[in-house]
Amino acid sequence: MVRKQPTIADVARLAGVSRTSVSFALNNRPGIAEETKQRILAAAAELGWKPSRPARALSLGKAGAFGLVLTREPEDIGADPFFPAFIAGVEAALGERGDGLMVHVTTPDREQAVYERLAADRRVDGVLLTDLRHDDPRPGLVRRLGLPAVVVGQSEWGDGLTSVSLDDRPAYVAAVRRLAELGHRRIAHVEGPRTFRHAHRRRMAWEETLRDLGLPVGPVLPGGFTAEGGARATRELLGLAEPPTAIVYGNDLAATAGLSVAQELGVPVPERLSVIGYDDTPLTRYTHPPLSSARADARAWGQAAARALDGVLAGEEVAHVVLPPAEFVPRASIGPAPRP
Amino acid sequence: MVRKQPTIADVARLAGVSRTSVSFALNNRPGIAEETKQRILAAAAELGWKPSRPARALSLGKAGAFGLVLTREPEDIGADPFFPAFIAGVEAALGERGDGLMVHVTTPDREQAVYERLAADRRVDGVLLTDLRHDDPRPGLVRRLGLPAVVVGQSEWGDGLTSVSLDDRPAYVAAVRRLAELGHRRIAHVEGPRTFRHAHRRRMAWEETLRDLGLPVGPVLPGGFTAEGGARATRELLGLAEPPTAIVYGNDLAATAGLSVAQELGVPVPERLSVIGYDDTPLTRYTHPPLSSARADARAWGQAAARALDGVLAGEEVAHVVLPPAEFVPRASIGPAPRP
DNA sequence: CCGGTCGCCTAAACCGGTTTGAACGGCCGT
DNA sequence: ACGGCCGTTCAAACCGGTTTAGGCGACCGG
Repeated sequence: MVRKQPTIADVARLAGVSRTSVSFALNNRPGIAEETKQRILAAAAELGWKPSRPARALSLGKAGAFGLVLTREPEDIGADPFFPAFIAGVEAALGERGDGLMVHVTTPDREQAVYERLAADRRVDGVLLTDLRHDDPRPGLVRRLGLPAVVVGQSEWGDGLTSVSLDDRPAYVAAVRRLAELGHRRIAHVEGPRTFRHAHRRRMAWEETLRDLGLPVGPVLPGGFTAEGGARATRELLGLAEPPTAIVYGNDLAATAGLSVAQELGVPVPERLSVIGYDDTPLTRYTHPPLSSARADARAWGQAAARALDGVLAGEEVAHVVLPPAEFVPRASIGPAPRP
Repeated sequence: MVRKQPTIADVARLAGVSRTSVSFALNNRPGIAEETKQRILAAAAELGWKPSRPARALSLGKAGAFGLVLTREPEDIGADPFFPAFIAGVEAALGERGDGLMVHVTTPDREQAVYERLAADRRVDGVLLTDLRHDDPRPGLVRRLGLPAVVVGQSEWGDGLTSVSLDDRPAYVAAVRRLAELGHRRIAHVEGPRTFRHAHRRRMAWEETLRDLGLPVGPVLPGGFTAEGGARATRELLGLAEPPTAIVYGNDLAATAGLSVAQELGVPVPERLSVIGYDDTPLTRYTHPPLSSARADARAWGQAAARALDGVLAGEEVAHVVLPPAEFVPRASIGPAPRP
């Protein structure tokens, strides 16, 4: 069943050299005659030999893998297209070198233990920190644990850790400005979980833009980045004496649910209500009407994060990496403000 | 930055014993006096020592990790709530023992190379095979590679590999039967990618149930498990001279898009069209109208799959594992067939 | 009193790589 | 002819665990 892989000794024997030479040839280091090197590589190819990662890891003191811990509830992660694309990006950066990614899904109460184990296990060389929260214990934790890390988010979140950021605010600013242009004056926000820094950031972008425009800061309701939260918040907003004429949601999931609630209540979109989401999920183009949203390149984010962590591990002083910001994607879910 | 972890030698020194004893104490094997054992464990705790996984892996010849390769396009995976929940389940089974999961996201053309590397690397002890296709090369490949594996899907897909299955057909059978009860006679299907075995299986469940009921086997269109495909198929179906009065989709994403198209075309749901999805995504309860769907416990599936792979690795003759089937979840998107 | 058994513990080998230090032979210049 | 240097190669040590084989003293039965 489990076929025995050849070892470096087998290759050495076949090529008629020492294990040292095989190692040198493989990692092409100087001091091996070209002819010998070819013979060794041929032998390795013939046996189908590739070095054992655990052995290599032990010897080098490097695991050759990064860790990613997802602390959301599984059903919330499921609806979020961010992680698969992000992971694909990480993979793209790591795969070239044959390195890998260990993914852990956990709950908030066990989060710390997971990082501690990751550090003690020495199975990963570093971790990528996503979804930073206010007073997030993780920057301090990884520092205490001596676990190299990169923060996926704004630099000020990381307590001195290198960060890889992709600004989501410009998309919100553009969205709110566009709504203002269209004549909206009562623009509400359905925010994500307060604990998340990016959710707070999105809210602030909305709020500040309204201030800049001299518009009233409309009502804010929690949506929790979930369909249920988005639906509930929308119901509440539309039940107000003076309901908003536009709602900016923290993500597409909440916005899509909001869209349905509006329809259910007989509020036509965009005639009486404009709706904007965030994430540009595959569904947005196919809701009714198509949902305005914001697009960020999660794959590029993952790739950049992995590269940054590489740099940190190489001991370089890695500057904070800033990626092109998220882009507002207007669609038919927004329109001119209704006449009073 | 990277703090040096203590090694077994440090613990041995502090406890005043040999490394052997430390190892024995930790893996609580007989032959260590209780008092000594406690002293060793205390020393280990004091130093915060946990064995290095790479060292352990090398020594034991076991990596202590499983591999999961996702071969879908990232944007397709993103919309699928299956994987996060599945991974959470795997994690639940593995976490107890401190084992981990290596996740790789790849494209079909590189898939084989990824498995080959996984096998050659010896960084995982086995793999979980999901999304099996017709003539899937992977069962043969892992066998050839000597890579232990478990198939997540029906047993007949695995070419003799142990499988962990969760039958999705009962949900389709129940859905179609319910539609028939409601008077529908023209029931269409928007299927997933033909290459996927589970997509084919769903289609067959729909088809066979119609036959059993003596109903005409309605039109089938490809939906590709995507929003775009679902929208296009729906548009086409509703444009037929005799459009179906009900559509059963391969998944929720396609169904949700279909729902929107129907509305856009002025076809009221469920009055003139009943719609059913699959997956029970968080959004289904909050579409307009709420989408009938089918629920499968992906988390339990992941947990069972990990346990089964454990068994295979332990050399047990693991029987095929059969989980409770998916359940039809009726919601307001279905209703009585319209009168002619 | 002696050989055997048992409980407890350890030295040394091993897993499969990488790396250090030194050996070896050929070639050079003097 | 000799010393030094270079290019090539390898033996041995090392990474941090686990495991085997055996040592040692206490206890036991005959």
